[in-house]
Amino acid sequence: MHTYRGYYTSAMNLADTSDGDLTQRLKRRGWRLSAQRRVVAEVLQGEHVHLTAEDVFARAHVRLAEISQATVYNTLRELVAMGEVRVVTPPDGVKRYDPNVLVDHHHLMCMRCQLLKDVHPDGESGVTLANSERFGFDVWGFDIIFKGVCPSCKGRST
Amino acid sequence: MHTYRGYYTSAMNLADTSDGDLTQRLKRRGWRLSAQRRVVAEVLQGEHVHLTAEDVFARAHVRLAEISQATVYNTLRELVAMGEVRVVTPPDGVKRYDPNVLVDHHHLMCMRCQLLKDVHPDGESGVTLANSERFGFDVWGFDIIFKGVCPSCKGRST
DNA sequence: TTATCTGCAAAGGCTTTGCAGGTCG
DNA sequence: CGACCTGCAAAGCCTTTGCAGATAA
Repeated sequence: MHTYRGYYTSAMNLADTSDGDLTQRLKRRGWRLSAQRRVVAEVLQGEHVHLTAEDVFARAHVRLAEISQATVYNTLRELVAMGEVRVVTPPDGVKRYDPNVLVDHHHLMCMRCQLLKDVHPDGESGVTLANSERFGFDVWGFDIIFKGVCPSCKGRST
Repeated sequence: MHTYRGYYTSAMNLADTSDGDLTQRLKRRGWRLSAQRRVVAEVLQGEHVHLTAEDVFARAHVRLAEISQATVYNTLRELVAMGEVRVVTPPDGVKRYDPNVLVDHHHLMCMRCQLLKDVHPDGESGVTLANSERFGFDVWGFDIIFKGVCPSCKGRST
């Protein structure tokens, strides 16, 4: 297991589901809330699409010029380790960070520009794996990624 | 669009569905079949789990000591560009290569050791996205990744 | 106060690329 | 023969880390 730079233990691994406000939840956990961490949390919450670390840094930097990339990366990694943020990795291998861990959902991605959005598909609850298809695994969930082309990309040539 | 090192045009983008043998299909496409490329294709076909580029290189190197990592990476990228191999990117961001493009299927992954297997879920065909959930995208498909823990990892502590 | 966090810059893992030489068809 | 492919080594991206100074509680 990774050390997550030593700041967290795996005991802190269950997201509190009583409140939709990430910053509040972090405070309630007793997370040391520096200006940098608050800004990262705010940026994540303020978006309806899912951002890369670079995106988060860019937006955070506007609000707090002194923030560093390392801190953004470290903070995101810790939020994921705590279970307060979910990571989605598209085929390009660049991680996106999804702050919405309170409501079950899946994703829709533009295969052209990599835009990633939340969706709530129909029929999703009927998806199961037969025992013969489980190969002895303990299966605890699944993610669906819908693939398509977004409105702005439809017009473009490449 | 990427250039795929210039060897392929986007016109060569549809996988031939008439034969399960990758090497045969490549030959039929008129792909210049060097020893290196043949070995990469063979390694992919011979596995029932999906390998990383590093795995492919290791196995290929056993069969053909002179093969280089660069060639493995380039060959894999080209196979993907041709549509003869599919890429799956787990949360760790390390790409896995799936030679089975002829039969629709989804994946089951061990979240501990990252082992990736093919599966054919029940109810999968009922999954759809309502128009209100499409946000103007043209949606052409979806991937499902089942998450779990494999038999060998169940016994371990970490 | 002091354990924890931050910024910087360097390092690390995976993948791509420039180029000179070799090879398939 | 000639277009295409390979290996090597260097470079590129994204992400992590060591460390000294700063800071929340």
